[in-house]
Amino acid sequence: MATGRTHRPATRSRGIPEATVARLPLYLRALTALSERSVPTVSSEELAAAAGVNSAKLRKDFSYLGSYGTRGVGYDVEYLVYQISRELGLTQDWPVVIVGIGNLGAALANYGGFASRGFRVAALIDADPAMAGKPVAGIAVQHTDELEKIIEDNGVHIGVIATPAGAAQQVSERLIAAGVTSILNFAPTVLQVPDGVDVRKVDLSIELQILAFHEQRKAGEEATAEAVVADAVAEAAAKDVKDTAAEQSAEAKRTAAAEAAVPSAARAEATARTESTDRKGPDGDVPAVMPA
Amino acid sequence: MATGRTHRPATRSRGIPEATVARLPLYLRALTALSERSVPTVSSEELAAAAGVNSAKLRKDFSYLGSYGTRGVGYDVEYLVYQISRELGLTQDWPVVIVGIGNLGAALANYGGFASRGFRVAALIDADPAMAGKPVAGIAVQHTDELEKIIEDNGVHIGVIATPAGAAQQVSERLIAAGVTSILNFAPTVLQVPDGVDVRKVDLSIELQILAFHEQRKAGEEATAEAVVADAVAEAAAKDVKDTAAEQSAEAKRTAAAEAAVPSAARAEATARTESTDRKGPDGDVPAVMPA
DNA sequence: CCGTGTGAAGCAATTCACAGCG
DNA sequence: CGCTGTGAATTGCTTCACACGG
Repeated sequence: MATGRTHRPATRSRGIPEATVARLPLYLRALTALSERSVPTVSSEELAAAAGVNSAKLRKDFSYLGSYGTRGVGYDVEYLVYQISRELGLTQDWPVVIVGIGNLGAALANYGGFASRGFRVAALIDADPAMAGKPVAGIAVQHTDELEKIIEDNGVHIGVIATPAGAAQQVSERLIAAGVTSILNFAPTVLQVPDGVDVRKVDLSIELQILAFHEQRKAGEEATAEAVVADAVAEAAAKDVKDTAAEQSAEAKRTAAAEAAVPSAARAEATARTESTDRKGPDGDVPAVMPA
Repeated sequence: MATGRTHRPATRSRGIPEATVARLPLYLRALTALSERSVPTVSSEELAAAAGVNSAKLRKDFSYLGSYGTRGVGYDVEYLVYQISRELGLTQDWPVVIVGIGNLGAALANYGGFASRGFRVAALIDADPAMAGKPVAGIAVQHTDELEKIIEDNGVHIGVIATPAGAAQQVSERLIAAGVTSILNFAPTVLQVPDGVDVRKVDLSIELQILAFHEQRKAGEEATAEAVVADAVAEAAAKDVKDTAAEQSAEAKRTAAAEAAVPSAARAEATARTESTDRKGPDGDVPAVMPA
């Protein structure tokens, strides 16, 4: 999942839990699909199945919004669509800017899911002068120099950052200074922002890493004796390295660990892996995009 | 954040909390940056700041992996990089396939962050015959017909779905049947998968909707009297509609709510919004991509 | 009688605060 | 003395189970 940042601690009485807020768009999507099929009502059970959650959770979530269902019947689809849209603030128009029009930025600009939810791409911004004026998704790309003016003229409060990691912090500062208070960050960096500014981040490689973790577990369950042994050796070697940490240079240590950890046949591959991890370019994992 | 699906309930003793797993890649990124700057050690305080979390949480997280720090000193950067990489399973090579080579799929194929973390794009797959053979990010796109063969020949366990929503479920079934057990889903649909298969989803428009929710709250705080009144009216109108729900058609109801909700000046805009929400195309929010 | 709405119980994650070790 | 590692306290989320109302 993309990850988020906690907001203020539920300002007052009508505080909807963050976890619930994160699921509302899911319900909305399921409801919209039902609405298109002209389904008049749904039970919590049905809707929950469509949204991929369990029904108790769904009912609890809706209870924070109010009593919008009918006992013995279920929920009125159209009515719920309206209520959730309103709660999410989708009954108004949100102009957004996308900064960094590389592969990813362009994909985002072309993404139909924004427009259909009340998000209007007000401008595309890139630091590359060669990009300026080029149309992407039917909108002419503008140069970073115009950033402040664009934000202010369009009353933009939400910005999307799809620049390389190195540019992201600076871009966020300019966005915020110009009036943006919510940022969706695709650059693989932690943004430092003042209080009152919300940042949500989406990091593609983080999601894959989490999957790899679970995948590894699965593999471990049907582990061959060999693999188990290899792992035990690695563990032991690792401990060893740690124990002597004080006397060795960091570099030597890591190498020693990698070498000791992987016996015979597996060695070549594991070593290669370790090296390529090290070789990663500076701030290298950029989702795409423009030269800062 | 992108959202995930819970896994099995911590199979045995060494169960690392899911929340911790989700942060490990973050720590790894911060540590890699330090490593590149040849920083030998970090304190939990420093590393936490770099990763954007608080230090108590970080220490607790690391405590699940083992005692890898040195009291009074901090953590050895290289050593921790190695331990976390190993825990995440990044010391091995993970071939992945990307299905759906539209704007988003192409952006993912070009994304440098995968390769640098041990993920190797083994194949790009698209249903459009016209795409077959075309090189994207230096790899020739293959046709969906080849899907099973590709998965099996390359021993792929992780698949990325970047198709339109309508194609996603079917693609996931084929991937799973061929041996994939972890899926990163960019299509705006809930995938139905058997036990033992992990799905993580990234939905761009969901992230924006969550931001919009908070953004709306911020606006509400500096609310003008007018806005507050308008909202109260909307609330009352909504209740009213609900009360008479039984006698009205769903469609009439929603319209009534929208009309009653928004007095005078604000009306035009709000009505427009409601309409456009309704007008959304069927399965319309596709991140990009190939015709199924 | 069926499905919502919700207190209460159960879990999981976060934060606190400090003992213990280098 | 400083910083890690961790029990204990706390907060927040999920799940259970059933009373209540249409």
